[in-house]
This record gives sequence, structure tokens and C-alpha cells, in this order.
Amino acid sequence: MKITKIKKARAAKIKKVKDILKPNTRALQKEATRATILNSALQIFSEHGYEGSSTRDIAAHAGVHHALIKYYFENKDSLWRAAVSFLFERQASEMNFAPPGASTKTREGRREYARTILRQYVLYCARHPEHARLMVQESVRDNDRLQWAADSFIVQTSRSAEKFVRLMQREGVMPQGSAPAMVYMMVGAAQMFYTLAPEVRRVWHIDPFDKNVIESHIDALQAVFIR
Amino acid sequence: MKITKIKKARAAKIKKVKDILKPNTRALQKEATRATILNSALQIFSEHGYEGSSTRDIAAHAGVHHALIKYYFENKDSLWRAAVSFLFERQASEMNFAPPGASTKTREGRREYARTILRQYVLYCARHPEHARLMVQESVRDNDRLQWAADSFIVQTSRSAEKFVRLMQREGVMPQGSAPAMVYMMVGAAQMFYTLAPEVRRVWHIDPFDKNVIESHIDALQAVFIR
DNA sequence: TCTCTCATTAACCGTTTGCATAATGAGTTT
DNA sequence: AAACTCATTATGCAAACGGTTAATGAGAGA
Repeated sequence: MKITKIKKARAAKIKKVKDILKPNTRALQKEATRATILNSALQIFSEHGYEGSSTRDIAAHAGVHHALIKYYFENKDSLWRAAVSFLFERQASEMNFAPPGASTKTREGRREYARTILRQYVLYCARHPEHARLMVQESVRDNDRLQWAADSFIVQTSRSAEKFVRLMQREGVMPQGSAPAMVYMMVGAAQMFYTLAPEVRRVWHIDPFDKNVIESHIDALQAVFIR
Repeated sequence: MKITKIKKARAAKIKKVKDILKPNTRALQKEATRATILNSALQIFSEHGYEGSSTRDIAAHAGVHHALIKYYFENKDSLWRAAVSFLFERQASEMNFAPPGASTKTREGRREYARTILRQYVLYCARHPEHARLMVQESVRDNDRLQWAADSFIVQTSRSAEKFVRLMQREGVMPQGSAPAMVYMMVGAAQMFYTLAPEVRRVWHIDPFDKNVIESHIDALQAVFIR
């Protein structure tokens, strides 16, 4: 047996081991890179707004060359849309608006349902403050991006929220009053604390993401909105 | 009498008339230009954020050459600080937190006081939505500008709000719960509707600045927060 | 009327921006 | 092991950016 053949056989074995240890090295890495860029985009966009964010900063934050943004997301606008899509899809997967069935038959059951929804939403806002931060920066002025986000996601989630509010009002669990106003009041009252976390820390010297602080915020929110 | 002398006398008279009709033409124009630039800065900063706004856009919006921004405000950072100072000083002059004296002795009087404060604040938010828009964009991340704004204005207004909340809670007019949380809930519930006006219009097909809409928002806010 | 002041503009500089294209080289296939 | 694929990087470009300096010209003062 020639040495070259042995070497060949050895190389083949090594290759097989590699294939087992790192299956689809390239494909996996590709997915990881894409995710890293998207993650950095969320961070940068939510803190600096669309126009205040540069694709180069996003790439640098992700530790990759800025040309990769074009490779993975075509351009800045598409990257932003991908980031927003990710936010709303994650929210849809993490939030559960389904009423717990039987328990809504009694008044106390319905109050418990309302409490759970508010609690869930506050926890979501605290877990992912970049969602509200990014959206708030886009919603202060009208343009193509807001129109797209509204048509694609906001209308849908707003309808859910409206249904929830009207149901709770009909049951006497939430105060009467204009449904749109009530939705924005609830959302604002739940978000603000985490969206403006840097201000909260500086002005009040408390960390809004502290477990106990979150819980007392939830308590206060429920005390205010639920009867 | 020479013709030139007559002309001279005539010119002098015309000049005096001009001086009466347009006193300090130049000084007035200067003040007007400064105010125009500051106004445009408020508009642009509040819609695009600090980094998303260009001094050239602000100058163009004001209809002046961009070099005038250096002439009047030194640089972009100082212009932003001047704009924020203007916002908070105007708020201080338009908002009146003084309790209406005798009427706070009865429980109904105290509720009326709380209602008035909330109403005043909502009307302010609706009258000047750029205030909350500009501040929200700065407060989502920590930096020198936020620190300056907090030290100069936000701490002070927050202390006022805290005092108000604690007083109302002690009197049983507002629900119990963490004071900082309660302040941000109230502020968020009052602001959001006007800060996100473009979104509100697109998603709900209503104009949050309509008189009747504002009034029903005030009603809802009072119904939620005041007992 | 003639100068002088200064509010305003024109022109320029170095840097950053979004985006495009070419070059590279590690991983895959044969 | 050679050929190929394609994820990544290097380079380049026109426009826009914040900021500076010199020029201008209308109103104020003598």
C-alpha cells in the first residue's frame, strides 16, 4: 500500500469526522451571521431611529463588514423591515390573548383574565424594550415605513387590543370610555417605564428592569385599569 | 436754496418717518430669524431625532442659509439644547400645578383638583406634541444630552409629578401603588395618543387633535386614574 | 452722502453616508 | 487534489453631513 493511499484514506476519514462534528458548517454560519446582523440592527435602530442609524455602525456592532448588509438584506430599508417583522412575529409568538375558557364565566374570572393579559404585556415590554423603542421612533411622523408597519402589523394588533378593551368594558371590568383612547392609555402606561429606562434610571435612581420593580409596576397598572 | 439742500431736508424727513414706522428693523428681524430657526429645529428634531436631523434640513425648513445656525446657536448640540430649554420653559409657563386653595378641603374638591391637573396636562400634550416626541427620542438611550436634560429639567418636573401623585394617593383620590410607576403610567397614558398621532390616524382613522376626541380622551384618563 | 456694522450668503474642507463592484479565500463538490 | 461555490472583505464613488472662512450688501450712524 502506497503512502499516498494511506494518506488519502486518512484524509477521507478525517473529512467524515469533520462532517459529523460540523455538519453544514457553512449553512449554519450563514444563518448565524444573518441573525447577528438582524440583532445588531434591532439594537441600533431602536436606540438611534432609522435615519440616525448607519449601516456601517450596525455592521460594526455585529462585527462584520458592512457590505454583508447588502448581501443579506439588500439595503437599509429592507433591513429595517426585516427587523420590524422579527419584532412583531416574536411578539405574536410570545403573547397569548386566548381567554382561559371556563374561568371567564364569573366576574372574578374575567378580572383574573384581564390581570393576566396586562401582566403578560408588561413582562413582554420589560423583556424586549427595543420593540416599543423602535416603533415609537417611527410612529411620530408619517412616511412609507409607518404605512407599511401599520398595514402589516399594527392594525392587526390594535384590533386585538380593541376587542380586549371592549370586552372588558362590557363586562364592567374596565372603566368606560373611548376604546382607542383606552388602548393607547393602556399601552402607554405599560410601555413608558421600559422604553424610557435610561431616563428612569437617571431621574429616579431605580432600575425598571429589576424583578421587584417590574412586579410593583404590574400591580399599579392592574390597580389603575381593572375594576 | 439749492435743490440739493431741499433734497437733503426731504431725505432726512423720510428717514425720520421710516424710523417711526420701522424702529429697530434690524434688531427685530434678527430676533425673528432666531425664533424661526428655533421653531424649525423643534419640528425637525422632534420628528427625526437628534442624529437623524441635519442642520441643513433645519435651515432649509426655516428658509435661511445653514451657516446662520452657527451664527445664532454656535453648533448643532447647542441648538438642540436651546430647543429643549424652550420646550420646558414654555411648559412651566403654561402648566399651573397650584391647588385651587380652599376647594381641596373636601374630597370632591380634591378630586376636582386632580381632574383639572390631568385635563391641563392632556391639553398641553395635544397643543405641543413636539415636546413629548423630542424627549422620547432622546430618553431611549443614555448620553450627554439626556444627562443634561435630566439635570436641567426632567428631575424637577418629575419631583412635581411625584408630589402630586403621593398627595392624591394619601387622600385616596388615586389608586395605591409605586409612585414612580404611577407617574410614568399617567404620563404615558396622557402623551401616547398625541405623540403617536400619525400612527393613530393611519390605524384608527381618527384625528387625535380633534376637539371632541381630546375631550373623550380626557374623560377616559380621568375615569381610569381618579377615584 | 458716505462710511461702518453686522445679518446673511457663497464657497470650501474633511468626514461619513448608502450603495455598488471587484477581489479573496475558506468550505464544498467531484 | 483540483475545480468550484459563495460567504466575506477590499475598494471606490457620489451625495450629504457638521463646521469654517471669506465675501456681500442692506440698514445704522456720522
